[in-house]
Amino acid sequence: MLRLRELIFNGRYSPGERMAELPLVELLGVSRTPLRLALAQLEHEGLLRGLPGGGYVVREFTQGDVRDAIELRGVLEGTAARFAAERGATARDLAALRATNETIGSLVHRSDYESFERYLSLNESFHARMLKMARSSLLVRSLEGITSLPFAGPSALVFAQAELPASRDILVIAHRHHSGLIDAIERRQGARAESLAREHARLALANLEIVVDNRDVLDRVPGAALITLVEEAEPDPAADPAAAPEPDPAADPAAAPEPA
Amino acid sequence: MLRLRELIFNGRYSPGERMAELPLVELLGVSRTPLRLALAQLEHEGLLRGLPGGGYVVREFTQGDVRDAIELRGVLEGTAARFAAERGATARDLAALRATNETIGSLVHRSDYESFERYLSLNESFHARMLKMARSSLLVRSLEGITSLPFAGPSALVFAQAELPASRDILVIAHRHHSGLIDAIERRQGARAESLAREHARLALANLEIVVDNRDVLDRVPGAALITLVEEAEPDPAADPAAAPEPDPAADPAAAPEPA
DNA sequence: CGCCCCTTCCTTGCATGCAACGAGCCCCCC
DNA sequence: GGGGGGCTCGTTGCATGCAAGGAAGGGGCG
Repeated sequence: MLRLRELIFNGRYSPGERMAELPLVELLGVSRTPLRLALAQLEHEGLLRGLPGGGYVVREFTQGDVRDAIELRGVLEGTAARFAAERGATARDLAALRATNETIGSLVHRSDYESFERYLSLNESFHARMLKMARSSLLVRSLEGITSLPFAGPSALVFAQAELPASRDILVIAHRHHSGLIDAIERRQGARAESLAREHARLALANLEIVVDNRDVLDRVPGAALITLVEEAEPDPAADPAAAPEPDPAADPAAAPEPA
Repeated sequence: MLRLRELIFNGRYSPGERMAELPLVELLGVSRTPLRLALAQLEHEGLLRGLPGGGYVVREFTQGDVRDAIELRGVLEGTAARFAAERGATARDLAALRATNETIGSLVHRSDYESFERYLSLNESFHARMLKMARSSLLVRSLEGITSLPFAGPSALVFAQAELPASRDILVIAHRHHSGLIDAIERRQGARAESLAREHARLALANLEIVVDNRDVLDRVPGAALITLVEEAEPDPAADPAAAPEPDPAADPAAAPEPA
């Protein structure tokens, strides 16, 4: 299961490639029954796509998908921040967030690798605690559905900075975002907390740009092999024939006469 | 698979009850292998919860969970509306939305059952088309993760009105929300579209109140058996000992010394 | 020479048998 | 009489055998 995910993340299988069972059986050393279970789970996570006739292929993600995933993470983390603000935070949680962020602040100007690893860990725990403070198990599930994608986690693209210290400013901005989030949650300013968290997630967009412009760095991002750099043809919304086919004519109100 | 979900929705199994495999095998007439697959899928959908030692139990939802699901649906549908506004809508899509909503408007004051069924269908297709207009497959997936819960769909609680015509005003308000959404999307007013969609989803909160106050109606809501009416004890955030246990001491910044 | 049909192999999905883990209970010992 | 240890049964997870569906290739017919 874990090994199978690693296999896909590392680009061992190319997008669109069929994931046949028998080769995986002899590659992973497990039987077909647990393998099928793992494949179904990875399909649910969105890494695989089920074929109509059975079987799975590795799903392909466009650069637009990555941007959407980042925006959606911002939306959901924004909701978490808003919930935390609206529902009230414990003094202990606020203190923990502050302590984490203070340590983060002491790390953003260091450039050794160990400090950066610590930064990643602390950043993860900051976001995890804020999510807990929302006190919504459904929100946790929703966010997991996004962050399970390899490039959508709160720290997935951050380590572009590790390779390119010139853009360390982003870490400074992220640190300030954290401070604003703590303040907004404490003052129960839900709207502010929400928009701050959204903007915070959008920092990953900057990292994405950095990463795609440096192919050597991109190759170190987990799951980068699943992303097609060539953007899919953005259809012109004004004259898009692909949007025309109506799969469900019965639901098309234009074809539905007024009820008797 | 479908039959298994029906079994849970209809309250054939109570929340917390263990879903043993062998009884289900002789009840559904299928073997254990596809049954296990179905159980895993239902766990992913959130209807079942996996036990640490193996096996599954029916998940229990509190009234707060239902409210969270409604709010989250509003958040995600709000994002869909915003995306549709920001990314531009085709004239065809806008016309389809208008046609659907016009028909809806002609139905809200009728009280026969057939009109209500038509209303439900049109409402679903309105929301479905708006979601398509967001042009984000990841958003579709996220929203599916919420609406797969039996009580969280856009029309799940609406039909409380079918039983209680006194509160048909909600349908009038929903119709106006739809009109505002179309207008906002056409004018590319993303923020307005988003907040309108959120408020639109919150109409379900009113339906929820109606439903819980009328137990006989509640029993007709799909999946109602999974909802515990007694609200879980809302812990006082200011003095909550349950939030204290730190599951991951290594990630606790308060215990982490400053890095060397 | 091209197209269609048939056959064959490959792949997936299902059913069943087996082993290992854990819970519950009974018996024995203290 | 109480507690602990061991035994037994029930349950889950895994491996393998079998059947059905589909795709591809080859052969035959038009």
